[in-house]
Amino acid sequence: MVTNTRPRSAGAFGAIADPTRRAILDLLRTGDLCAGDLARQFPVSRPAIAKHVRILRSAGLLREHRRAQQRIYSLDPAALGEIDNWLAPYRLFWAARLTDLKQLLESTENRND
Amino acid sequence: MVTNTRPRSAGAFGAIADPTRRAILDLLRTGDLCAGDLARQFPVSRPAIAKHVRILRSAGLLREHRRAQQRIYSLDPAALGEIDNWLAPYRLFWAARLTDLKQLLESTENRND
DNA sequence: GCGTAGCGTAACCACATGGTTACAAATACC
DNA sequence: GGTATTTGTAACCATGTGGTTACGCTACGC
Repeated sequence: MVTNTRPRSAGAFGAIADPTRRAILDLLRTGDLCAGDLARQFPVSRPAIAKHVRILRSAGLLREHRRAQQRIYSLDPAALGEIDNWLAPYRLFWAARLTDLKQLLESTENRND
Repeated sequence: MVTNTRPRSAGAFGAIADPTRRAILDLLRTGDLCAGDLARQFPVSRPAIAKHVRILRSAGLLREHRRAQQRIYSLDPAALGEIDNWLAPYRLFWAARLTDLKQLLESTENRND
């Protein structure tokens, strides 16, 4: 019996379920942004973005630090590891991708040291 | 402007957002199951599972074939590639962080003992 | 000190979502 | 053919979710 204590405070899986939140993460990948600049990238209101940011933060995907009145948000993708881990056994199914990943990691190592 | 045509028919990201649906996929990873056997693994009603299965199927993650009155469900994890692809650039990110962390840890070890 | 810029929160609303029970359809069994 | 088994669908309900507008707080500029 898979007794399923539903966490109801989403976590990473819930956080990336929404396309707007994924777009926020994608944007932040290119550099930090303050709340206003972030919100200006989307066709929805600033409070709506604030709520998404709140969810992303509670999922541990965003860090916030303040500069003057601004709140600067930066990516903290470590929490995506949960998803990556869950995905891992399925990745066996499409083994061809594994070599891609290996190459990716190798090139990263090269770039990084 | 990230103009965000919300698909509202979930897709893989929405499909794996629910813990029950992830558990269904995990179960199916060990072998095919008919609807009844599947439902018996969970503390919710059979129709609830049927709805989850429907969502997983429309996300392309499950295949169904019939045997007598039974519907046998089998995993088709190819659609998880969408998630894997989205995750890829972040994997770079935390690979970079990991080496940063490694360096940090090494220098800390040196300082610390 | 005072106006203004930047931003989160509260209150509210429409609708999606996950669950339930009741029912109907298809297939095996005798 | 009649009955039991297996299963999806319909109808309904409570709650979650993403959006809005209105408001309040904090920090700079002068």
